[in-house]
Amino acid sequence: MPTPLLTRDQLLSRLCDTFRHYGYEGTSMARIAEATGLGKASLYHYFPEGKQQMAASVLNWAVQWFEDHVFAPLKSTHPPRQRIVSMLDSLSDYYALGQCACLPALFGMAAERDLFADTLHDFYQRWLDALAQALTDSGLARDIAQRRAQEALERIQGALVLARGMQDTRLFGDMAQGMVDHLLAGAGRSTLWTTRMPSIPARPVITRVG
Amino acid sequence: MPTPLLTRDQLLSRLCDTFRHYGYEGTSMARIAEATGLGKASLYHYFPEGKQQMAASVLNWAVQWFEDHVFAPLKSTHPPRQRIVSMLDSLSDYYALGQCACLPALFGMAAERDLFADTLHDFYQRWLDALAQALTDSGLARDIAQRRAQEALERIQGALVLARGMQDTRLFGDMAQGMVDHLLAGAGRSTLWTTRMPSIPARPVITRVG
DNA sequence: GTCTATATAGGGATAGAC
DNA sequence: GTCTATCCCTATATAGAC
Repeated sequence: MPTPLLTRDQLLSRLCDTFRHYGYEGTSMARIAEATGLGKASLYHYFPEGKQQMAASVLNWAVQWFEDHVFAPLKSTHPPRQRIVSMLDSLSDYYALGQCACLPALFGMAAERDLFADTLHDFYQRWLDALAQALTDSGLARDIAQRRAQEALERIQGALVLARGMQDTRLFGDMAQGMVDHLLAGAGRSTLWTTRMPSIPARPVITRVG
Repeated sequence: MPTPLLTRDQLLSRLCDTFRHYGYEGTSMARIAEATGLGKASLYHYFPEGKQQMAASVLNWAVQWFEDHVFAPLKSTHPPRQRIVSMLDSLSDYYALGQCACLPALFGMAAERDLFADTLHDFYQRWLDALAQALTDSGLARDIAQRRAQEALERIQGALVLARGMQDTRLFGDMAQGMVDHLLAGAGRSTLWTTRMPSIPARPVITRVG
């Protein structure tokens, strides 16, 4: 029994890169074999159910990454501003400042998107909930927090679409730039977070900062 | 010579539906044949260069639709508020309130996206320019107008991504709901628009035929 | 302008040796 | 666990009759 050429994490990482570059339908077994350096038959050893299973595994792997690097920080007990900065830092890494696609967004647009529907729904919902949590903890009213969380996700996903369409890498950074202040506008001063509870409601302001 | 079964517009319309549903890679000649009721050979009569030419034609056709129903209203001499409402109405139609994908966004994510790069860049740039024009005409400073136009496009495209991912048709409408007031916040009262001329004349635009 | 039939390549997936 | 060789199907595209 020859020794494995790749660890499971290495394998998933290369699979992820390939799917993010070519999309679900655009990723062929030949491209995966090339990207991993494995023969097709070896890939079926790891994923007996083939391409669908590879995509599902890669999506779960990516979702777990978000859970660890985006959602968990948002739900931590650090000051809300710091949590949101942490989210944006992680996103800048994951998307390489807009150069790389969002795997969930890509799979949500695929012809075979039904395969991923449940996973994607939960993914976005957990993201929204985690961000809204950070915002309510900052002192914003719950409905304001939810609306702003929704807007933020829209702008993040939209910036990725536009960055691709316009082939402009500055676009994602520009979006992230003003995001923190916009999200926290009107909230209690976040530097006081660690010294008081988030019970103080903020003025319900809908200001969107340019 | 048998009579054509479809006009060119009917053909393009059905091609467009198919590409928007399955994406570029997910759309096969078999699916197109089924959607149009034509045999594959007939399709090659209209598009000798095959699937790539069909996609390019459909994209140009869609871009022209935006030119007529979105960009032109934004650049008209009506009051700015009315122009933006007109844009959002047209978008709600085109995206069926979020149920249908944006063809340019879809093609921008495709594995073969290089085929469409120039067209897509121009498309988004003209959209941004047209919206920023309406906003400067409302009395907003040019840099504010450009930033808000950018944000609006991000939210529109992002709402489409999220609507798909969460399978929630309310999402697009909610986004469009507060868009007008948000875009025009702090602008001169738009009801005065018809009594004065725009301070900056619209620039000539390179139109692309469908 | 449409069709049936077909050519050729590439898709996903498998068998079986090592 | 990896490989080579191969299976079958679908993909795009074409030929030629009507």
